[in-house]
Amino acid sequence: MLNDNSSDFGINWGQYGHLVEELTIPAKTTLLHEGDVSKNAYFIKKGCLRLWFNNNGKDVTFQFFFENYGVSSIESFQSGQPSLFSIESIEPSTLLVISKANMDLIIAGLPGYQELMQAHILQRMHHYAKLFLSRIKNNPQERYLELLADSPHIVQRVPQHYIASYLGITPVSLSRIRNKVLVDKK
Amino acid sequence: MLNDNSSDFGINWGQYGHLVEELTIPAKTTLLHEGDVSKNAYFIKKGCLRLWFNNNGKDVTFQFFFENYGVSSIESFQSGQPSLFSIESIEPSTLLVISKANMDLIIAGLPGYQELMQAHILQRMHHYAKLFLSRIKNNPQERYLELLADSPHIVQRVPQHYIASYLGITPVSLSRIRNKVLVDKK
DNA sequence: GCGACACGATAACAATTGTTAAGAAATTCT
DNA sequence: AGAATTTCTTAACAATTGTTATCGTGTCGC
Repeated sequence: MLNDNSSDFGINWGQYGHLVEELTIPAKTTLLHEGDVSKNAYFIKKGCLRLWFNNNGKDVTFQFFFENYGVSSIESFQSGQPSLFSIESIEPSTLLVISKANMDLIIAGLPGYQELMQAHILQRMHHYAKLFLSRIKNNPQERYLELLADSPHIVQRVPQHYIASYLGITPVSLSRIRNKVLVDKK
Repeated sequence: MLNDNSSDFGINWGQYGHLVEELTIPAKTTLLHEGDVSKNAYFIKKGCLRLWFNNNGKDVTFQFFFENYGVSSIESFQSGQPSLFSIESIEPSTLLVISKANMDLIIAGLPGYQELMQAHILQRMHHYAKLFLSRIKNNPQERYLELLADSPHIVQRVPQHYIASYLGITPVSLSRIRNKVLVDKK
């Protein structure tokens, strides 16, 4: 639970702080299983999460989230449909949790919340578009270098096999690319 | 120019029919050059168009349009920013053309037009999401078979090298895949 | 009809990436 | 600290895809 002055979600919770729970989890904890209906939205105080889906037995990671980001299967959360992906912690993490019911209360009473959700959705769409263009325009090595340039924190904090999955290649191939990039630099 | 009873854009033009021009073009005609600002929106009465962009000298086709579809670089058309892609005819085509100025007139006066534009944008976004997931989940052969199953008309009407570009492979590779699929069937 | 051009198949070779396996290095847990 | 687990690298080989080039067919415009 949070005190009334909390502004941890990027907004002032005011009288709604008591509707938000704090949750601490170890690494590799699944917050939402693919196929289940999302009942909570999360905000990362400390740690790191990933979104992934099962593709014929293969783990495909397609987005990472770090501190001060809101994370949810927004489509499932809002529509009650089964989620198309899982949400899992990469590091031990401290999260804020809001249930659907409490979220509805907040949306009804807190000005500016609707806009925050809109922005959240647009952000997700923009991410999809970028991923698609990156796959079309760049080969795996170029995608890796782009990630390194645009999001060095991801490469530093996230285990390599998740990165490989994100880039659409195997961990072995990523290791080779990293080695090649190193050699080329010398 | 159209008579007042035209409903060629999926709506009744009513008094606005005179704002729409008809245009007939041969194959391989560029309607909008990548980098230019889009001044017109098009509707296909007969024929077939493609959207493509230049990626380091390579022609990347990412969407096809046929009869009864509206086509535009909607972002450029609405914002006045340079278009990120070109629009080009594949077959000789007959189009309806609306200028930005006339479009604004229509939007101001015709109820339901705003919604039509919204739907147009959502359609484009949905297409992007599908393309991205297809690249992640399927290899080139699977993507080809999926296209064959979902959109056989595209495979039938569009020259193979555009399809190859759309699938993210070379024409040579597509030819091999087609041959392999044929052999496997026997 | 004829020449120019576009289109598609195929071959040979190169380059990239996947697969499998083994072992080293780092991290986590007790 | 020591064991167990995870993570990363490397190697050898297979499979896929790209590159380049050639050839045959068809189609379009004049």
